[in-house]
Amino acid sequence: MAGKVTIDDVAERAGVSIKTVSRVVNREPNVREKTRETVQAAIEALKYRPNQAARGLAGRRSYLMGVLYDNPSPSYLANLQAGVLTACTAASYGLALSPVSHSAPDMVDTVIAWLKHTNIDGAILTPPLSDNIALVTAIKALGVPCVAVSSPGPGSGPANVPAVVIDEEEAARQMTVHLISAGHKNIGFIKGHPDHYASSHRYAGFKAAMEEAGLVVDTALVKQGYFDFASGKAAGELLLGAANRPSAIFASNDDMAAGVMHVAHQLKLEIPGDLAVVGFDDTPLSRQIWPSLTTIRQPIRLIGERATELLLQAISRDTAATNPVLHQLDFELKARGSSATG
Amino acid sequence: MAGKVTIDDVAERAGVSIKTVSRVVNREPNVREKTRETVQAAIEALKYRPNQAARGLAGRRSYLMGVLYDNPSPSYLANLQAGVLTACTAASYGLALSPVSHSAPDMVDTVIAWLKHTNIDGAILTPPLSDNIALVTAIKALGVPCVAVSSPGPGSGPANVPAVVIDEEEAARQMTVHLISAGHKNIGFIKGHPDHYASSHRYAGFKAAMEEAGLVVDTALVKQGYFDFASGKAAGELLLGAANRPSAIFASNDDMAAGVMHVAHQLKLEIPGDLAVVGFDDTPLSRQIWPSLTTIRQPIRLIGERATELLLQAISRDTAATNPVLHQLDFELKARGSSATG
DNA sequence: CTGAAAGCGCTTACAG
DNA sequence: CTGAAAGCGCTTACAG
Repeated sequence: MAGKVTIDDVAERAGVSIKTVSRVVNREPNVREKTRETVQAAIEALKYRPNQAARGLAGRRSYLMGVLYDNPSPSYLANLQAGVLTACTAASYGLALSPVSHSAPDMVDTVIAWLKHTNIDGAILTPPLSDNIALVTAIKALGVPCVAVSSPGPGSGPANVPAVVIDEEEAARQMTVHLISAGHKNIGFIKGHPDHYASSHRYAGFKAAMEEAGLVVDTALVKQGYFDFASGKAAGELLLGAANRPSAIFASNDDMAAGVMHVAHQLKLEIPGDLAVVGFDDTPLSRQIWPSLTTIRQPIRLIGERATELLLQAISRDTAATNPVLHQLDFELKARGSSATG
Repeated sequence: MAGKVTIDDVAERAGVSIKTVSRVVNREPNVREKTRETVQAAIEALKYRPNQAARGLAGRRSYLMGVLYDNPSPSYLANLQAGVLTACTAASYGLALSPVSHSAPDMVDTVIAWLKHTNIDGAILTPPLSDNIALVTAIKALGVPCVAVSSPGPGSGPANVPAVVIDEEEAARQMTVHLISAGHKNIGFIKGHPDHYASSHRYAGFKAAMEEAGLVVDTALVKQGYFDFASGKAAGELLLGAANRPSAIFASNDDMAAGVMHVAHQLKLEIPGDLAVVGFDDTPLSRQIWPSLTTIRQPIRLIGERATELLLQAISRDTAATNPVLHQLDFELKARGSSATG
């Protein structure tokens, strides 16, 4: 049933050895241009597709890219995955998914065992796994190339890996400026999960904008959240029940912003009239909630694609140690109803 | 770096041939209990894990389960995938994802080519792909076992495959009864995408409940939607702008219900006071929107797990033709604020 | 109930 | 620039 065209068929038709076909398929050097064309023609005529199992067995690798994640939002996962899949498919690579419980006591061992057993060629780490020094260090020690899709923490220890990200701090700064420009001075802030470096970057951006505008950050209006709806709601209750009620709240992601809006609705506060709310991530929710939420769009899909391409390069160069470069992509501030001015 | 323990190591330690180890690993019959135990002990002591590439090459299969989808909601995909992954991992199977554009002219050929090339052992079809007769027929002709995760259409043609589902019609019936019990008589309905069989089942359930209650279905209050936010919004505008404005609207999924709520908010209609709104799917959105949305919860994750197990059984029995049985799982009506009575 | 042989379709390491 | 040989780690098909 399955495609039965093998490398031998191609070799025979092209009048060369299978080794030459292999060279052409793998884009190896040292093949005469004329020969390459003949082989390529045979491949196309026969619709040859190399058998991944045979490649993997002989080549001692899996032709698999691994994506490690810990309970991300569904849309984050779906978008990232779509980008990774695009790049993998283009390179005849497969995708292996690995849900990881970040807080499990033997998490690092479990991941390493999985990496060994599946023989993954490269790993993409999502937050907060990418922010876990012990994990990243162990993966690097294993010799598996990896890329983070989140902003790195301070310093540059052994856990530094290349990262594909947006400038989280700058994005948060611009969002805060957006609120300040609309006349808000008393702005509440809900921090993200402390295990994510992104949380501190976003908070830093908020503080920077406030200071630039000569406004004081009232720490009573800064609450700790955990990137989920419930924590946003809890923080919203604290902020909106306070004596010094803010006129705007910047939640570090959309789910928490939705929690704040929930509370505001319960308190019969008009959004944005009585309270402006902004988030971060541009999840589908942000467009469907009422009023629609002002937020920051990250090109998650593109991030997944780029991260995969970096890994593919590292693999082909056989450079287990990819350079810990920061690849920054553009973000976009989406101004919507929840912070409308006028 | 990677695990280097091979079947030969296990055979040597257990004092048997590699064939016997193979039998134990694959749970084949004809192994003395005592022998099986010895081998099992050696496997555990050595932490042996069979090499998938070698298995696949020698066995002429991929040990891969395929999931085909066409732009589903992120949470649907994430949940289904989580369930499939659970079952796959337990069986030492991998998961291969295939995004398919349902409306592409050469869609069937593309899917078949992918199935051949990847040598997928079994396929899980999500709607609306599972509702596409040409596609299902072609996959069956290829000899690849497949399972649908959506309710089948009427009749039982050649395109019938086993399905793991909830009783969509009954769920919609109960939801309608829920509205009727709250005193609603003038109920609007927004149909789902016509390419999904689920749409007609949900509509049928709505009509059945209305008839049982002796209420007439005003076809002017039945609008065509496409399962997305925008179409829900458009339908909402039509329904709420009509002379005979309904007091409740049943949208065939949550995204469309969110669209209706958006319109209601714009028109300053109170929910549920002026208008009750209910949806279907229990997406994260339904819990985070204001007011929270009454909806039907489908156990998507469990559906994915069951579907995979069915496929695994079909594969091990070497029964390409799984029986077209309907496996029904329980749904749950989640009554929330958007239809609160009192 | 158990095993020896052949081979799956490639890549590696080497030779020329 | 090209190829012949060996072997990756399993399963198949067969023999006993």
